[in-house]
Amino acid sequence: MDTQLVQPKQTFMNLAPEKREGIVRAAAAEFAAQGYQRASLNNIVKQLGISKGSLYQYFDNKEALFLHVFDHFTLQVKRYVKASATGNGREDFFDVARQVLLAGIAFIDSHPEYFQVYLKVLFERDVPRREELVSRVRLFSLEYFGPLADRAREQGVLRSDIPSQKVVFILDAMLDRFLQGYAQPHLDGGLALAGMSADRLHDEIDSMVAVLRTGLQPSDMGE
Amino acid sequence: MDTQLVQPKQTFMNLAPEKREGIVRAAAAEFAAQGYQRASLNNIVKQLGISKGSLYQYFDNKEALFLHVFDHFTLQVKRYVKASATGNGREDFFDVARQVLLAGIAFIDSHPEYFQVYLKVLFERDVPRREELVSRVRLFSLEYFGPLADRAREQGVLRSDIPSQKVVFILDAMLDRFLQGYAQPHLDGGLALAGMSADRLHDEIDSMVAVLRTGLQPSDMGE
DNA sequence: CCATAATATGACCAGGCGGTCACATTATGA
DNA sequence: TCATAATGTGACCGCCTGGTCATATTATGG
Repeated sequence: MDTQLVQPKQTFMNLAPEKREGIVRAAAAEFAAQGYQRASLNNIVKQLGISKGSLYQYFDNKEALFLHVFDHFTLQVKRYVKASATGNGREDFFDVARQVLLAGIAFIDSHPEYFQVYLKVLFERDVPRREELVSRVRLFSLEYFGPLADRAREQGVLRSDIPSQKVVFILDAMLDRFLQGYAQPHLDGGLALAGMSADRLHDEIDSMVAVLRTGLQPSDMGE
Repeated sequence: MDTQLVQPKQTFMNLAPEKREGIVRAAAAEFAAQGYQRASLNNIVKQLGISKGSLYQYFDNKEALFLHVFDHFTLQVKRYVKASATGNGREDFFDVARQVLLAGIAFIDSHPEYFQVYLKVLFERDVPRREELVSRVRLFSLEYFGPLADRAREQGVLRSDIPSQKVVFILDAMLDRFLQGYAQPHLDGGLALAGMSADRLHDEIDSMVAVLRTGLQPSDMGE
């Protein structure tokens, strides 16, 4: 989740920032809608009103363009999650989970196409460097929650009969599924997350986190 | 989840059952590997050693072939889940969840390519009649667990402060994610479900269900 | 045995793809 | 101003796709 996956050509970097943004945005929209293999460079250039030759002056090939889009995605995710952390390192474990969930919602709201790209990468074969892309995101989650869970367990706020690895799995599964349900209505299990008001959404999140807390907290702790 | 999505041509029904099976299997493998749009009929006929013209004597077009494959998928899923139900309707809610999870594992073990097709349908746009296909499977889950949760709630084995809809969402999310992690190792959150022995896998399932139970059960019930 | 129906075949079609390149246009700076 | 470098352009290429169809092969039954 650190270094860039690919370097655009110098020509691209010389472009006006708005134009760069427009290109990344249009490419992201196409990859989000079609997935990697079906995405059409012809569509992208048509949408942008530039020629195909120009696109190839900016990026070596389809793969480089795609990886650049993914780079933007990971950068934005990092930004959102970091912004959600209140930072003093002493927060309640489940409060952090709640914060991350809210950050995820905010991210999807402002960059729905990036989240779609991510979902496509998860379930499509033959995406270039797919394993690497997926691990960048998954590892981020594991490395983020893992130490938090370890510490929480040591401090006795997590049941000792469940390994922290499993705690992280459950947390990760729930968060990921909630976000997927938010982004793809047919995965929301009838909760109708998609069109929900912010207040109702926060209620849903709170009660979801409450269930996790009850299930994962030692039984001698009050709710 | 009841009627067939599509009727193959009579010519296909006249074929020897082994040959029919071979065709469905090869098609499922290709759709699983490539998704609907990228799947190549040329590949399928090459794999089968038959001519493309023949395939078009069996099915009207690519869509009809795909829908027939999906029909087989839903049929098999139904079969597995039904076989897992012990049937007397008086089982513990969470035991049923455990049974369904085990049925899912068994299904993936014997038909990994069908599960991949399902995952592809979930995350691909432009799959023919996609909404309908997805709802067939999702509705099956909701309609299966919904009444069970309602009854369990009435009987006081589920917390009354959580609507059964949310219980079903959580259950569904956990089961689905567990099976996805089993089928796609990068979703297993580091649990390494894929290569796991049956015994260890059952332990994982038991402790997963135990967490759900603790989280969703009324607090005045013992563990 | 042979006429007829059923089935199998693969060359072929139009269309879309990623990628190339000779050329047109614009920017640069002496 | 003008030579040169940088950038923009879209017709074109080879390849693959889903789908067609005239023809070859096989099965059927009188």
